[in-house]
Amino acid sequence: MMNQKVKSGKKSPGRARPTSESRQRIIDAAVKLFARHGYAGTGMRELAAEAGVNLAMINYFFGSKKGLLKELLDEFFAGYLEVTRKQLEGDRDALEKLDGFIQAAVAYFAGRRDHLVVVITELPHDDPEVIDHKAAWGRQMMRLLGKEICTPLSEQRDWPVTPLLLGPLLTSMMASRFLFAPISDRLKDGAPDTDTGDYARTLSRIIREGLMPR
Amino acid sequence: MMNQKVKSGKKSPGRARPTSESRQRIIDAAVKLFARHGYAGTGMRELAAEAGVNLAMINYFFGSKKGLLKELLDEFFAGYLEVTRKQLEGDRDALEKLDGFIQAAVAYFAGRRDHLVVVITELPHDDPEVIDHKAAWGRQMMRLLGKEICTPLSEQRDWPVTPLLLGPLLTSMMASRFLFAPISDRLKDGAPDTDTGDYARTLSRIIREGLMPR
DNA sequence: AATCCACTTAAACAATCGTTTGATCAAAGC
DNA sequence: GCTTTGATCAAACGATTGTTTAAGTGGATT
Repeated sequence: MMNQKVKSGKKSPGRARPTSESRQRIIDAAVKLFARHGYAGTGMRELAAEAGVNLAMINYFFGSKKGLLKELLDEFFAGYLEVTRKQLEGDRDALEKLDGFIQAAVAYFAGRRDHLVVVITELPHDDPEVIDHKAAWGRQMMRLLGKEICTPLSEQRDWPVTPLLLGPLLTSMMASRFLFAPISDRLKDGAPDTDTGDYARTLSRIIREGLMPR
Repeated sequence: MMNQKVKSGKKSPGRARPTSESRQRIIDAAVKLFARHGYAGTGMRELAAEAGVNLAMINYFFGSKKGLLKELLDEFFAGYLEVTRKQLEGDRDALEKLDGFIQAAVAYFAGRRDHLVVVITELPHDDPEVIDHKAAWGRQMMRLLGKEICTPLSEQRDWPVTPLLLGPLLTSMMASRFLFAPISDRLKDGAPDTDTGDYARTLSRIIREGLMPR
C-alpha cells in the first residue's frame, strides 16, 4: 500500500479555486491503465492508487466508471475532429488537404498514444451507453471527409471512394503503428523509433502513389 | 434464468468419443461475447449461459479464462499465418503475391469477423501471459513479409518499406472495415454491404496505385 | 460385474467489483 | 461568527468475479 495522500504542496496558495488537480490526475491514470489492461480490465482501486487519489473521488468527479470512459472518448474525438477540420476546411487542393490531414493527425495520435489505444480498443464494443458517442463523432468525420476529399477527388478519377471506406481506412492506417507498438517493440531489438514525421510522410506517399515504383 | 440444460439429442449414438460438442460451443460463445463486450468485460457465467453449458466446463476444458483467450488468439493467428504462407511462398511476382495475400486475408477476416475483433482489441494490452503469443506470431509474419515482399520490392524502388511498417499497416487496413462495423452500420441507413471481394480489390488498387488518378 | 474414463453438475470458495454513505476539512460568502 | 460549498477521507454496501470441490452421470473397457 502506497501512501495515497495527496501532497498539496504545489497548489498555489493565493488562488481561489484551482479546480482540483485530482480530476486531471484521475484522467491521466485512466488513460494509462485503460491502454494497458483495457477499460473493463482496470479496477477502480488500482486506478485510484495510480492517480494517488481516494477511491471515492472517481465517482465524485465522473459519476461512474463509464462516465470516466465517456469523458476520455469525447476528449479524444473532439481533438481529432478539430485537427481534421483545421486541415480539411479551406480552398486548397484536395490532395494537399489530405497530406496536411495525415501529417496533423499522425502528430495528434503520436502525442496521445495511450489515448488512441483506449479509443481503438473500445471502438468495436457495443455498449449502448457509449456507442452513440462514437456514432455521433463518426458522422461528423464522414461528412467532412466526404465534402472536402471524396467529392472533389471523384471528379478527377474513374472510380469513386466513399467516406465510409476512407474514414476507417485512414484512421486505421495512421493508428496501426501505435496499436502494434507493444508487439513491435518486442520484435525490433533496441532499434530506435523512426521519426513520427517520417511515418506521416511515408503514409502520405503510399496513399498518393501506392507501393509501386513510378 | 434460462434453462442451460444441454439437449444431447444431436449426439451421434454410434460414435465412440465425439470429443464433446460443449468445447466448441464454449469457443463459439466466447468469440461472440468477447467481440461485443471485450474479454475482461465478459463474465464466465454469462459465457456459460450463452454456450448452454455448465459454468465449470470452461475451466475443465481450458484451465482458466485466460487459457480460453489464448486458444482463441492462437487459432486465429495460425489460420492467418497459413493463409499468408500459401499466398506469399512460391516464385510469382512480388506484386502478384501481394494482391493474392490481400484477397485471401480479407476473405479470411470476413469469415471470422468476431474472431478478428477479439484479436485486434486485445492486441495492445500488455498481459505478460499473452503478449509472447502475439510476439511469436508477429515474428513469423514479419519474416514472411520481409523475404517475399519487402526485399524483392526494394530492388525495383527508390525507397525502402520494412516489414515492421508493412505488416501492421496491411493488417490494419484490411481489418478497418470490420473494426468500425458497429459504427458504420449506424451511419449508413440500411444500405447493403458492398461485396467483400470488392473491398479486397479496392484495397489492392490503393496499395498498388494509391488514391491518385493515373 | 467391476473398473475406468471423459464429461457434467450444483454448490461453495475467497476475492474483488463498482458504488454509496456520512463524517471531516479548509476556504468563500454573507 | 455562522453557513455554505467543493473536496477528501475511511468504511462499508451488496453484487459479482474466476476458480475449486466433491459428487454423479453413462458408456466403454477389462
